[in-house]
Amino acid sequence: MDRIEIPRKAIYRISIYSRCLRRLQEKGIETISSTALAAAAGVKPAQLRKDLGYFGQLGTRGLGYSVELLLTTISSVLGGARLHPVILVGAGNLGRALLRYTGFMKEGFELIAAFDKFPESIDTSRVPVPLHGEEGMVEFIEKHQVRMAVVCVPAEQAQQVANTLVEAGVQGILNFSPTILQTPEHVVVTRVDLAMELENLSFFIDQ
Amino acid sequence: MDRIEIPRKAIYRISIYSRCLRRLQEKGIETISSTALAAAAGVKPAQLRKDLGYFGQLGTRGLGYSVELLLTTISSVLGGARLHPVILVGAGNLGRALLRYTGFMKEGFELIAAFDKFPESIDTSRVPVPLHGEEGMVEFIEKHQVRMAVVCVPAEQAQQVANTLVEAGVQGILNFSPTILQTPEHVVVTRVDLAMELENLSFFIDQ
DNA sequence: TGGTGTGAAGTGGTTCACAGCA
DNA sequence: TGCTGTGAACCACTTCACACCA
Repeated sequence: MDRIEIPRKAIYRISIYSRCLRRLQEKGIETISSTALAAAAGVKPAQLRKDLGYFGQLGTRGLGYSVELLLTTISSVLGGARLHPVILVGAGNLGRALLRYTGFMKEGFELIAAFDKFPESIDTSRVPVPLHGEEGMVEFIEKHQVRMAVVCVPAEQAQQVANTLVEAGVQGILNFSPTILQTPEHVVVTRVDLAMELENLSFFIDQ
Repeated sequence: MDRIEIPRKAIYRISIYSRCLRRLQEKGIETISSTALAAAAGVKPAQLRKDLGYFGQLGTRGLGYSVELLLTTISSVLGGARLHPVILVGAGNLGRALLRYTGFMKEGFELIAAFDKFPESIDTSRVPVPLHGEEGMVEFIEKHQVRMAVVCVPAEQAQQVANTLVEAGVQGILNFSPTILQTPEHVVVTRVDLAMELENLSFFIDQ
């Protein structure tokens, strides 16, 4: 299994390259140098070449990379080929916003359902997927082979929800709750904590 | 200026410790060991001690750390003492969600206004701050000495908005647009790209 | 000549392991 | 004895610099 050998940070950057490449392709550009693409992605050229090097030799010396080849290679490696089903748990303010914010599910992911403790009391206008109560969640996950979930429940409930998800077979959690989730080794958790981002930012600005 | 010597990653973790400590304090716990706090925060004990070591010697050997002392030290270092004014630009789906999602502005930050190109056409129900057109933004930033901004405009407009913000004096940008912002050295940009987080996650799950 | 591919050197952050203090 | 504080070893990732090829 060589996928594990590509460092996590590189994968982040490769997602960025992919986005830049798509834009280039729309503009009809067919070939690009590491210098140019690196500038667009906000990284150093050497780093970009190293990152792309994980896929083998894709570029042409003296010329650059084929936008098309790069894109197909990247998306096949990132698994962009098939559509990953994703569910969202917790349809509060933030959760509903994410549901409505279609842009975020663009490439390769399909948000197929949302779950909440009290689905009746929630304003589902402009929410484009079915909203269920949490009772049926496990069954749903198993039936649809859901492997990824977005968690937007309050902090106190996050761990319990995560446990349920993991037990049902979820292997990746995008956690918006301000909590550290304890999960088994094989489950990958990524936190997005808005307050923390701000706090972090504020430390680095001059006053 | 020794603040620059604390690594960015450590600051992230310290925000987490701070949250854990607050919970401990609520429970009336006065003293905690590095092992226990580290477990709560999801890091290794040695790392926690190293992180806290940036502040000098806070703990008591053989005993642990005082929750209270730790909290006050951390919040004074992170600048939690004063309220940082923050503005948000781009009141689309995601932007409005963030505005309504009050929880995210809890400690130390105050979202004082939002700006959008077309403020008239936007549903401002349950949005708790004034929404202005972008014309008055620069003046507003200068007047209120805003140093941090949350950017939720479409990708194509993000760079231009960032330029305006920086020119007006903003030094930290939390960027939700799927773009790499080019900014001067002294401006700190943090990206939150939801699609990318998912993409990243999907790479690390088994199938 | 221009730009990739890559070993080697450098850097930053993490972990270890143990001295030292309550 | 228990737990902090910290130099030193370790590791992962980044950057350099140059060989190599279209």
